[in-house]
Amino acid sequence: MSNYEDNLAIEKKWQEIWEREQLARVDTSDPAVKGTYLLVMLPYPSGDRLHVGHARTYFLTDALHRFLRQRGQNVFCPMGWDAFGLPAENYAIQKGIHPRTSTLANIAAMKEQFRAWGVLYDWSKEVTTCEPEYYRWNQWFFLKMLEKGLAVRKKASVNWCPSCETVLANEQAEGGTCERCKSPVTQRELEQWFLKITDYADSLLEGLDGLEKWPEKVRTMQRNWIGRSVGADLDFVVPALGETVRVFTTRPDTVFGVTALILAPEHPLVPRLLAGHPDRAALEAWVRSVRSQDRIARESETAEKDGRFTGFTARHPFTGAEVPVWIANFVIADYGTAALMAVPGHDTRDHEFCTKYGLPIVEVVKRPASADPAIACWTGEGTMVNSGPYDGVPSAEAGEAIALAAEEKGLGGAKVRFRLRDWLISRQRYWGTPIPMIHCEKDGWVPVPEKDLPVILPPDAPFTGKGGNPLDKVESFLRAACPRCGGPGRRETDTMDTFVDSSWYFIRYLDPKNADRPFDPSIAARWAPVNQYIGGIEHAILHLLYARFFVRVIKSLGLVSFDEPFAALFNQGMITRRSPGGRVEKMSKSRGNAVSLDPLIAEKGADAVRAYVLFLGPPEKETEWNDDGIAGPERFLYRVRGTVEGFLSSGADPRRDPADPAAAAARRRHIAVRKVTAAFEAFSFHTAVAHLMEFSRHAAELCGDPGAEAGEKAATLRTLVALLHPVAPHLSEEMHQRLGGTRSLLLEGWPAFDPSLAEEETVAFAVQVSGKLRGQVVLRRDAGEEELVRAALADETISRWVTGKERVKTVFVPGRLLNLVVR
RNA sequence: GCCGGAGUGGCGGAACUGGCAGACGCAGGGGACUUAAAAUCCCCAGCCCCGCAAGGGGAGUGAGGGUUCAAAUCCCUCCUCCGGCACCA
Repeated sequence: MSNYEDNLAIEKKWQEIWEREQLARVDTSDPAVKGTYLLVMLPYPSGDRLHVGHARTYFLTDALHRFLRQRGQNVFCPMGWDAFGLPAENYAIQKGIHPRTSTLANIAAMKEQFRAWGVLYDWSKEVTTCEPEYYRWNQWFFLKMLEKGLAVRKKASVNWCPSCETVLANEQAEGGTCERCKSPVTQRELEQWFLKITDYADSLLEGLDGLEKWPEKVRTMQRNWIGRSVGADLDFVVPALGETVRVFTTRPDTVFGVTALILAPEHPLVPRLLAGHPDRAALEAWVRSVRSQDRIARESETAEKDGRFTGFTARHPFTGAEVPVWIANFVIADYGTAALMAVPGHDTRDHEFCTKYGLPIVEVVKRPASADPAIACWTGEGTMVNSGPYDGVPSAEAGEAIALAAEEKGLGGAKVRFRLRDWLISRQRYWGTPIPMIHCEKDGWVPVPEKDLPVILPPDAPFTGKGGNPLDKVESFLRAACPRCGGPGRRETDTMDTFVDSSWYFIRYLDPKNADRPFDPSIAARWAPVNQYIGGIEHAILHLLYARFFVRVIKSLGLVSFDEPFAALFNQGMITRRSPGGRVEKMSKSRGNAVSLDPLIAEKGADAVRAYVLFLGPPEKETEWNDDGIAGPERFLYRVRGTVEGFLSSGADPRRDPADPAAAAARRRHIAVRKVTAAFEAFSFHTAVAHLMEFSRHAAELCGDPGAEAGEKAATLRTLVALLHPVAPHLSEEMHQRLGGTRSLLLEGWPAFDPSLAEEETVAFAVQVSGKLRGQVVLRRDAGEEELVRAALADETISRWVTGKERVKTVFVPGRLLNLVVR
């Protein structure tokens, strides 16, 4: 009846029809057209073949896309390419192939894959971020941020590989060694461009409360990442230098317990503190060694606390006592003020440090009587002691009073600080958006005028992997006249972090060819924000946070009127599979457990693979791939096809309507529509497939029954193929056509159901005796309590549990259950 | 350590708002078709006990306790696994 070649021919046929008829195309520029914006995270065009672990997002999104279209919604679902990035550049270094060449080839290959999967996008809105038409607007946004003081240049410590002579992203320096050459990573101070995302810290935090259609998990992760802390700034004067060291503390109440002041090795005062020290050379060497340590290793909680006394003391802002000034490795340079007050009595880290170096420990918060006296360092609240005027006051109250007192003395005051750091966008890389700045000896950093955008990435650059950024060696790019004075200038060769590209691409999709502006605000007003965003949890923090920041900036430029880019977010779970080692792990090429997609599709067809991937399990959870499991969905699709073909070969008219709209078989049909619809609405694709399988069994049985009514048979099959479309689009279209359909199912409308018919007429009521199931009684759905009790007692297997006992209570749940409680 | 999430048959998983645990599949067993196999179709099937059988009974959703007529679902304590963050003053 059917074979794989035939399946593939059918799939190819419909892929061509969808493409030719441009069924996914939306005219976003037409003010009369409205709809739903469905977005899937744009992929990086990698050279590796995609495996089934990757495909889940796209199948999921496509099923939803088709479902919404069938329900009559005008869905905008675009696709594009996150085309800049390190892998292409590394490939150029290894193979000598230009990043642009490999990237464009990868894009073409992936596009071909998407086509073969039968996923539907509005390709007329395609965006490729490595094209000047796109990245010129990255540059434009950068200039706007510069004007607003949101793009700034400042020093930062970065991961540096001395062998590759390049900076590394944190994830490329994991474990303290370079991902590529395995040599130890050091830290370097470099002048870098930053975007001041911290200016929006409060807004980004508060905005999370309104994102009710985001997973709670992601919102929590972002909250922790932003890390708002309420406390106080306090000033300690170092009299010998005439300088003030400001510290931030979340526990101003413990200020009377301070026994040391500790600075990060990066603290600006450190050079002066060490300048006159008798052991200066050794101390400076120590500071250098700490600073060059890998940040991840240094900031790990398990790292040994290491410090040095500077020989200086600072004056306590409240007691006036002399407090020793130390430098220590565990004080983080870019959090707070890079300095802290050590309260060893009430902070475990300070306790560890002060114990190690023999510094005094003072108790200033009396723990409540209920607290465990064995705990050496009480970090909770309590009553103040040894704190002068604050003795006897509850610690929380004392904290506020002390912050206020500090403010009155001009020595600090209440303060809110964030863990969130500014976004470092400079990359010493070729394959990215050039930062549109020119350095002039006379005028310093001067922005490239808007009219001169885009600053084009020069096509030829030497990819040696040595000597840092290839752009540094492209003379024609480097040399540029200062836009201000016309004198000789040197172009910035750093390029932008690729997260810039993905921070606003979803708005560009709406108006991708606009040459005058990043997008037309009136189009954005109609279509943005995105109604439903789908992607991996791995982007829970950075990408989503940066995009939320960008949209706030874009709003401040008056181009959009909303704050949040993504109204609803869905994160699909990973697909796992047993590795050669026997462990169940995330599917990936490097773990050796990937199932490649293209051969599987070539063998089973895209529909079967789609149906199986959707059937695997709840889409938001991780789920295990089983190589044999695909047989189930395959048989299911085969059965659907066989049933339709069998029906047609009998010569029956597929367009007929049922003779009896309320017949038992019609009820089965209405029930199926109700269940499948509800499952799709709930993103429960796996149960939708399960319901479809059940319905297909019913359809096969009905059509195989010569006595069954032909109109109902036809209606059942028409319904089945329509409901099947989001799961198996090719087969459903083909069957729909053979059943007399004249246009795509995408245009035909979703089957309706009559609620009054979408229930079985009779119900098998569960009958319990004292909570234990003792039997079932089949009655009408709307049977009452008395009727059910009578029927239950008439049933011998049930009644023998009741006779001779006293009935103390009867619980009746309409349409479901009866519980006779006896004693 | 902190913050999320999860633990249900041999396996993936289902179960509305507390109301018949195991839907739908995989793997398994039996049968039909076939010279045979594959494919396909039909039937059986979570576990333990009693019974030749029809059938009957029991325990059971990570462990222990609780609330309730009724708990996978709610509450308490604990264990395990996965993900994220991790010296943030």
